[in-house]
Amino acid sequence: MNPQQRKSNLDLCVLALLSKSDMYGYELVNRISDAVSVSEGTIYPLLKRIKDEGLVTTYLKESNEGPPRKYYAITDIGLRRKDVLKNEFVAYVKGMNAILEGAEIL
Amino acid sequence: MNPQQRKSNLDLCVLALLSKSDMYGYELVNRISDAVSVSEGTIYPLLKRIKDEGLVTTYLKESNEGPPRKYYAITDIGLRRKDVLKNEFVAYVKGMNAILEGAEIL
DNA sequence: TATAGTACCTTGCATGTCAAGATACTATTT
DNA sequence: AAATAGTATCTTGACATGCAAGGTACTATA
Repeated sequence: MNPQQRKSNLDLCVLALLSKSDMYGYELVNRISDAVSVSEGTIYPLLKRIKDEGLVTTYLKESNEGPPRKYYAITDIGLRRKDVLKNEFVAYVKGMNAILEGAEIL
Repeated sequence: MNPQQRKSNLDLCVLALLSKSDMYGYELVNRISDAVSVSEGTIYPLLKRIKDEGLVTTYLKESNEGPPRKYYAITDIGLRRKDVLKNEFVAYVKGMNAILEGAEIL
């Protein structure tokens, strides 16, 4: 996996979660970091970037537990990108498996 | 996956291949890049690093098709590291799957 | 009033990866 | 004989990523 692939995986995480429902940044950080450790300093710039790319839109919503939340909603472009990234991720894992099994079986 | 994780994946590729048989650098580059694109500028420094860490040893062998080849052989420490990295990789993929499936099922 | 939790974001640092180039040997073509 | 292409090693410079840490600000609790 090149650094691009790693970045793509995080993009994929965010887009996959947003394809289920709108979420705000802090929520995305917590959801993703449960599964594949990641920090705020990574996700917030990522969110800004994919918004600039048109993969998501945003809207503000007040909260009674703290400051207003910035919700992210996935766009059609974002949905298509999600599918592409998912295919790339699957291909990457297959490639890794080929090497891991090849090392044991061959 | 953090940058460390990505690095770990390449370490895992190299160690997994070397656990099957000794190989030289150029050969490793070609074998790995068939599955998960990577370049010489990445692998050669990686090989130097894991040698410094004691995960592999090296020996030179002449070739009748070009310059001498530097072969890499995995050590016991390298074999143990390979198992650790493999477990981490499996955990990472499971985490990604949880997010991908969660996004569809929940 | 002070601490802790929620929620946003930016900055600086360390690291990883690649493209490109340098070196050098062998084989093939011109 | 000279030039090209393939094999094989390694280094350098530029760029991107991701994190830790810090900054801001709101709410609730002690």
